[in-house]
Amino acid sequence: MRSSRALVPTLKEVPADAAGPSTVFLLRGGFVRRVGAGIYSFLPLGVRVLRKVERIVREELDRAGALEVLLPALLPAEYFRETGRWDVFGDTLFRLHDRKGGDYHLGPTHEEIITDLVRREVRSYRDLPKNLYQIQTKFRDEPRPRGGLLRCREFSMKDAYSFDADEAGARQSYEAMRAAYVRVFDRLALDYRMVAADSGAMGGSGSAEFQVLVQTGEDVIAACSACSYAANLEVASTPPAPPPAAAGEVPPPERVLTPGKGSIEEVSALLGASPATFLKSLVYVAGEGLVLAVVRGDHEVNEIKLARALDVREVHLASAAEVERATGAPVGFAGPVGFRGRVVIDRDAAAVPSGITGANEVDVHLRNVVPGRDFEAPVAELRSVREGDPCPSCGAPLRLYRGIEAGHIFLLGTHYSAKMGATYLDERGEQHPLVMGCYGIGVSRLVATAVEQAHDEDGIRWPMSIAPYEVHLVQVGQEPEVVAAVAELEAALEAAGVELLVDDRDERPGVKFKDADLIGIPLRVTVGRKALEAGGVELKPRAERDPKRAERLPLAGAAAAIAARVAALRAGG
RNA sequence: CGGGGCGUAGCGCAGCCUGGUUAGCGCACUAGACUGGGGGUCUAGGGGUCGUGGGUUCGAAUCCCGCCGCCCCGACCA
Repeated sequence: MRSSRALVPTLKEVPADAAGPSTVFLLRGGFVRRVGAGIYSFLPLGVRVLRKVERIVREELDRAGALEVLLPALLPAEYFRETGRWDVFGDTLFRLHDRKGGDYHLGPTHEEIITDLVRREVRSYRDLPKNLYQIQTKFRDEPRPRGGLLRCREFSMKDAYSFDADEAGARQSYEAMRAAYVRVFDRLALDYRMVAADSGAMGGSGSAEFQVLVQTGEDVIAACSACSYAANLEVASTPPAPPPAAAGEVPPPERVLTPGKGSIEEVSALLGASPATFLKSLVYVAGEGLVLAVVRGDHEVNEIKLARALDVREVHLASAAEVERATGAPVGFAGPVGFRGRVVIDRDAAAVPSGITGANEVDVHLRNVVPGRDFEAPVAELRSVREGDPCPSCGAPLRLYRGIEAGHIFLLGTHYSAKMGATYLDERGEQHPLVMGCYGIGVSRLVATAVEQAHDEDGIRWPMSIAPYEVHLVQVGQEPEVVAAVAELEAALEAAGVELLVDDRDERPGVKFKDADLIGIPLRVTVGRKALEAGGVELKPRAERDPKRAERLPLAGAAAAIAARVAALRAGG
């Protein structure tokens, strides 16, 4: 493709609302344009990247035995009503009506639709297992679209659904998908972790997220510095801290005045005590009632773990008014001693030999509080892991990273099939619900994710596997011998099957080089009078920052050498 | 949903507080000249319902009210 005929509208300046490197460079590089909040158009360059991601996903799913289908994006309400998700999805669902007033929505995910397809077409164990996937546009009215392409209201997603006769089969399907996902993410040249995740209210028995490690990620993941343990912070675990040295005989609790000092930081400064000796007490709304959750002063409550410990769906912090009603004191002075209501305590907090905590009285704290002696509470793991906490499987320090969830694999069990009557007959003619799994990859999100991970201050550095073109042939100058050399190279490279963008615009060299760096095609070949006089053309990988370190290739053998380099990079070199 | 902010040329912004010629600047765009290996210089141009509806006023981009859209932080997020 020649730039003179292409549509690659690069920008010097960035739209003010662009957040994060992926949005900035995809907009500036002419890959995408914003149409509305969380809604983007893909321009020719962006489409090429998107298609390459799709191709890799297709190849690996096909290799794993999955079958591609295409389900509609426009859906009648009846399917989601059948599983109750018409209500559960709430405002996240884009709803619309047809001319007759019927309820419709745009598909945010397709479990119901695929389950309906399979319950009609699959009757016998002989038809199993099946794994069906599609690459489809999904619609979710996100409460807050953000991060450009990272969280959109319309986005492209690959979703696959497996159907098996039993748990063991489903587990096999799940493992096959896990392996396929590893291949996909490896081919995309992403730095990622497969992490244990919260399986949430879906009731699944297995779940893993593919988290791409980037600074701007929305999720926090904990990964072991030594072994392969990795988990979303929501579920990451660590063994109980070793109990501190015994404090000997602890005197009875003592009231201390802490006027106006409600935070751990303030009170620890006032009393000259370490935050680790505090019993931080937070009032949560859990289901119907209020619960006091106690963690060490230097720890943070993990709401997912708390909800699990209490066996409720979710918890949230109580309002200031609720706190005051529950404790009789303003926020900052809650404590487990004398608290009228349910209390739970984290393992590490329960091991504090002599703690400081709120007295449920304004401007008063208690010291010398001994869990178990001065109050009783069930002990559970309630806190989030911190950087450096020991790994639950090997004990080495955990490291914390930010990540973007780009893939999720999930064993669903019979959640949908049972509700929707998707059953098969076994060898003995008995009817059983199909055992399902679902597997998503955020295709358009991956485009942005790759940029988040592969860029420098000048622009994108695409990996060869998803670069919009493989070689950027930059013509410098309009001299006849330059034009001829470019044409010759172009023909030879295209004949060799190299995907080529030829910058033949009548622009100054600086403009072309800046654009080339911005667009980020992995290899740049410069043809100009200077280079020709010096005996050939220049080859420079995008990753090489110093233009002086470009390689000189004699024009005669240049095409073959460049094609060989492309082949090496395609192979992951 | 709570808090904060922004809507002025394709993009980035100034002007608004303190109302008053023809609404400016940079980039981009068009034409020409020079220039020619890291976003060059000069000259001449084109391009605006100042988000929208109402109000105040002799007069509104500017003041007031409503609405819409968008961004950021938080809540939420199969």
